[in-house]
This record gives sequence, structure tokens and C-alpha cells, in this order.
Amino acid sequence: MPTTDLISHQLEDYLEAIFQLTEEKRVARVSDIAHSMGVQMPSVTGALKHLAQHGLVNYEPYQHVTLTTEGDEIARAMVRRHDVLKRFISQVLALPEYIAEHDACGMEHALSDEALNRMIEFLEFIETCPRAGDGLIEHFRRFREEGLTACDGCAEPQATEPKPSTGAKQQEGEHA
Amino acid sequence: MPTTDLISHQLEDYLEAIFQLTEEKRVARVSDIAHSMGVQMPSVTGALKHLAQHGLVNYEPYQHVTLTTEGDEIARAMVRRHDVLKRFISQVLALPEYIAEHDACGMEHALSDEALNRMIEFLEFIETCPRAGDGLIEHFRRFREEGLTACDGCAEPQATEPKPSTGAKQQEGEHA
DNA sequence: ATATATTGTTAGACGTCGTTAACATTTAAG
DNA sequence: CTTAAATGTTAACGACGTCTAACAATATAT
Repeated sequence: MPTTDLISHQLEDYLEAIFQLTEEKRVARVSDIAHSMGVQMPSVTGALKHLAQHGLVNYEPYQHVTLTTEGDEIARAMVRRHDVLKRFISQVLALPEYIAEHDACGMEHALSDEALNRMIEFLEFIETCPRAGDGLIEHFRRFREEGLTACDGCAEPQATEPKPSTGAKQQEGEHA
Repeated sequence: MPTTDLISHQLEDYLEAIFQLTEEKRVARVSDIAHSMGVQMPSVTGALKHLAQHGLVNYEPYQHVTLTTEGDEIARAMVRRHDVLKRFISQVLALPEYIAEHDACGMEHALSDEALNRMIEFLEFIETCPRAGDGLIEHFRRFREEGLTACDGCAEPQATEPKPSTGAKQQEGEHA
């Protein structure tokens, strides 16, 4: 029974940080959390108290912090959102990693489950479907770089048979 | 010269609301702003004072509020982000309007200019390019509805075989 | 084992954003 | 005009999230 307790964006971030640190370094220390979140230690102590009140972390002063089952679930869900968003921005929008990371970080709190799942499906789509595939993204790249106009190789073949992505590299002299 | 003054998400929302109301009803009254933001009137008064301090609205007690040039610019930028995000979620991810609206509302504050522009280009792409086009979205729809596998018309022309679904529906935490 | 360095907590302040209750102003009716 | 209703502001407060400074506990080194 997942508690429908709403928790602030910041608290979600703390959960995420604790989760990541626990994976990376076995335990999440207050100073590490503070460092990874870019805040001072007292802020972490305060957050931990709140999270403990919500039953999301096990916290005793001066002890190591651990996530409760529920806290872990929320943290994993956040990490998942973050990763999907980042992957989407990076792969579909073809933007550099640091931008994908930054935007994912801010948007992960507002993304609905529905949109999340669609993004996953879309990623799956371009990785799986021959009609979409890498060719699509590559095609998008050319589309952008040539000034947002349909490129030559696309005008005709449309309607019936989908072109496999082998066309990605093949035609290089035809667009200007 | 865009003032690099950082302004909170909430303040951005107020700006957006004022902008919309001014368009819709000629003037933005405190009670309307409050209603449209789902807050009480004193919150609006407070926000207006802050916005005035930042030079984003012209505010005198009991007078009508108007946006300054700079406030108007920010408001328009926010509306733009909102609309693009909404359109993207609605058209590319093929989700219903109310979800697109909701998600756009939350994510508009965190979207970088780079991602914003790429989304615009992507929308342009699927509207312009015959290879992508409506066919792509329609294709994505079928892909989803048939269980995330390449559909018949696509299976052959591609050399690589479609991998089985690894995403969307299941929850797993393999990411560090 | 004891002194010191590191780490963590508490206390108190501040800024933001929201609330309600009371007061002021403006608008509209009579 | 005068008064009642609607609208807007002020005041006082609470929750959150951050900070710094001071204090407490734990770990480390000699």
C-alpha cells in the first residue's frame, strides 16, 4: 500500500541522492549528501528529519541513514524518471549529455506516469522499428542542419514502402 | 538586455497568468489572477509586490496591474515554452490534452532553450518531412498498440531483428 | 588514551509562499 | 448621496528550505 503522501521536489531529490550514494559508496553520509546536493549539512539534517516523519528513511542522529522500503521505491521511481527523460532528450532531441542531464533534473518532478511510459515506448520504437530506427534520428539531424526543409531523398518514396535506415549514410552528395 | 535576474517558478506563473488574463479580458484583476492560479487574493498582492521589485509589473495598490516590457518578454517566453511542450507531448507522445497541459505546466520552468528549440524543430520535422510526417506518429501508435514490436510492414526491410520489449511496462532498477 | 580533526546536530535567522481575519477602497444600487 | 457589496490590502501566522555559528559526537593519530 503505497502511501499517497505528497512529498516536495526537494525531498524527492534528497531521496534520489541517498539512493545513488548508497549504491556508489555503500552508505550515505550526511556530508556526502550535502555535497552531492550542493547544500550545507544542516539542510541535510533537516531534510532527513522530514523524510523520517514521512517514513521514507531510517534516521537516528549520528547513525547511518538508510531508505525504508517505501523510500527506496520512491527513489527508484525518481531515478527511473530521470534516466528516461535524460535518454529521451539525449537520443530523440539529440542534445549533449550535460543539457540532457540538466533538463532531466528539473523536469523529472513534473513528468506524469503516462508521459514517462510514452517516452519509454518512443525510445523503444526508434530502437526497434526499422521504419523509425536510427535512420529517423539521423534524418532529423539532417533535417535540422539543412534548415528545416524536407531533404531531397524524401520527397518521393514516402507513401508505400518504408525505407530502411541503411539510407542514413548512403546519400551524402544530394543535400545542400 | 535581458536582466539575468532569476525569478522563482511561482513568480513565472503569476507573470504567465497576468499575460493570459490581459489578453483574454483586457485587464488582469487581482481576483482573477487569484482564481486562475488557485490561490487566495493576499498571495497575489504579495506576488505583485515582488514582481514590481523585479521591475516586471507596474503595480500601485488598487490600480490595474500591467506587465512591464521585461515582464511581458518573460511572460511570452513562458507561454511559448508551455505551448511547445504541450504540443510536443500531445503530438509526439500522442497523449490527451489534459495530460499534455498538466505536464507542460510543471515542466515549462525547467526546459532549457536548447531543448525547447529542438522540440520545435522536431514538431516541424514531423509536419514537414515526408519520411517522418504523420505516418511516423501513426506508425508509433500502431507500434504501441501491437505490443511494442515492429509491425508487419516493417519487419522485413531491416537487417537487424527487432529485440523484445525491455521497457515501458516493467519496473526494474538496473541503473546506477 | 588522549588530543585533535572530522563529521553531524542544534539554534536562530532569513526569504518565499501560502493561509485567515480584519481593515480599506472602489464600485454599484437605491 | 449614501450605503451595501465586491474587491483589494495589511497584519499575523505557519510550513519549508536554506544559511551561519556554536556545540556535540565520532574517528583518527600519535
